Amino acid sequence: MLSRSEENYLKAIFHLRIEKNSAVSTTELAEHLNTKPSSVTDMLQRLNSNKWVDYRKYRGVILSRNGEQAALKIIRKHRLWEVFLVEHLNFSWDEVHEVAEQLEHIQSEQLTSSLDQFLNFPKYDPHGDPIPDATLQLSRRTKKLLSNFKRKECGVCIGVKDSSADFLKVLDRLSISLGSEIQIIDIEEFDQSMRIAVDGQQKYISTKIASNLYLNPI
Amino acid sequence: MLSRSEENYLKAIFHLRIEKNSAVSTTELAEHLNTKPSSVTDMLQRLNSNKWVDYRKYRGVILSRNGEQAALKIIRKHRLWEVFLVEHLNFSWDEVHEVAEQLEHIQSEQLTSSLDQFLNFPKYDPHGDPIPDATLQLSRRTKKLLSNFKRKECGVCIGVKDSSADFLKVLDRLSISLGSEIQIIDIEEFDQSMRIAVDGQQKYISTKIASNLYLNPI
DNA sequence: ATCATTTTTTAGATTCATCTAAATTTATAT
DNA sequence: ATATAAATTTAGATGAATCTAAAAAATGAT
Ligand SMILES: [Mn+2]
Ligand SMILES: [Mn+2]
Ligand SMILES: [Mn+2]
Ligand SMILES: [Mn+2]
Repeated sequence: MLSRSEENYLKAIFHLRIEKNSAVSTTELAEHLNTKPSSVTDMLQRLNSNKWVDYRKYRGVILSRNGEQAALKIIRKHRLWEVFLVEHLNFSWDEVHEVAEQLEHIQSEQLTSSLDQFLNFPKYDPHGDPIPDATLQLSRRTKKLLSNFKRKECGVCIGVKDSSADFLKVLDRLSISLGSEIQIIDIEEFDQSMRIAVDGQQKYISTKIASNLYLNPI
Repeated sequence: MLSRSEENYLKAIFHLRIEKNSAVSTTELAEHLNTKPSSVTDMLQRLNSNKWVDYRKYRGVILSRNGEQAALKIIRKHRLWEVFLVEHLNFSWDEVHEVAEQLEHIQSEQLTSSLDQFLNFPKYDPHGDPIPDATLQLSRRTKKLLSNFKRKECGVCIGVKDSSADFLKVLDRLSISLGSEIQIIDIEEFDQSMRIAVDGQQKYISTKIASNLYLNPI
């Protein structure tokens, strides 16, 4: 059975791999996990010898089939718990992550599946990220960063790239949440900042904000 | 902050101390925690130096004020989660303990208090054990083992002494659950086995069963 | 192709939680 | 009171997960 630490490594490799699409490097992992490269090397050697990852000295690491399944199970639990916290325990979307980091390690198939049922088999978590179903399949949908939209284009907010509490609170202040309908009114040539309409209300937003918001184009 | 292992020790000392009412011995703890006496000694020395317990070489251990509060927090979480599992996720009372053993270690005041609220501030868990409230107070009620009842006496089932899955399943088969009204019809002199009426239905039960069932006398 | 820089790995140490085996203390039985 | 047994502690070892410092490999710039 995987230790908590091993689970965290697998999850980290999964996430970093998606962003990049090449093997994940020791340093990247170390930064993501707030640890030292030497510790990462150690752990990767262990995970490799237990066949959870495919790791080549100096060349980086990718998940094995088993490792990917394990990572998906953890992500499934993480996101289901986030839904539970928001929908039933009145957490806001910027408060759930830390607790879910703990809850994702609870080992009980029965718990995961009854929670899933209790929540009515949600497909997305409070940040718009897809929840692997019981067979670990992820649903996909077209999403485009707001920063890649052109003037006059329109979309529905369906996710965030940065899901840090800080960024989520900025969105709260702007009354932007999942489901908000956003239209680009104008783009400032100089700095690419945008004037947009959020459910009819006009707002100004920076490029940094725009490049962390996913929309589903209408 | 307490490690998971330290939390388990504190909880074990709390439970064993209640049963006995004298200091808890190294061997008892080792048996309860499925570990070796030498490991227990090690841990007790650490807990002692951090003031969680009062431990005297060869003389056993009791919880300090802090240690007791810490234990109560863990027990509070354990029992709240058990209520959640039974009332909302369709677990039966013999299935909850193992998962609650994991959930009790989740660290989040906010989680504990919103869960408490979500469950409507329950006072007892699915096994009839009292749940410490937000100020860590336990509610008390008079309970007497069925084995100490006399013929013709009556009571309502409010708890179990042995809450192992095996025993709980026996009760299920006898249709005995929390709230069942039980009257002693007859006691066999020879072996103290009993004929009782459970909500009107007559059953025979052994002394072993009778001595693990708590009733609130009517 | 060579050298300097960056990245990664190895070597060796540390802390926690556990173990076994040996030593010590306490309890008990005559 | 002594001796035997039982309980407990100490000593020394191990594995997981981490660290720092040093060595080795890869990168990339001239
Ligand atoms: Mn999260
Ligand atoms: Mn999320
Ligand atoms: Mn329990
Ligand atoms: Mn219980």
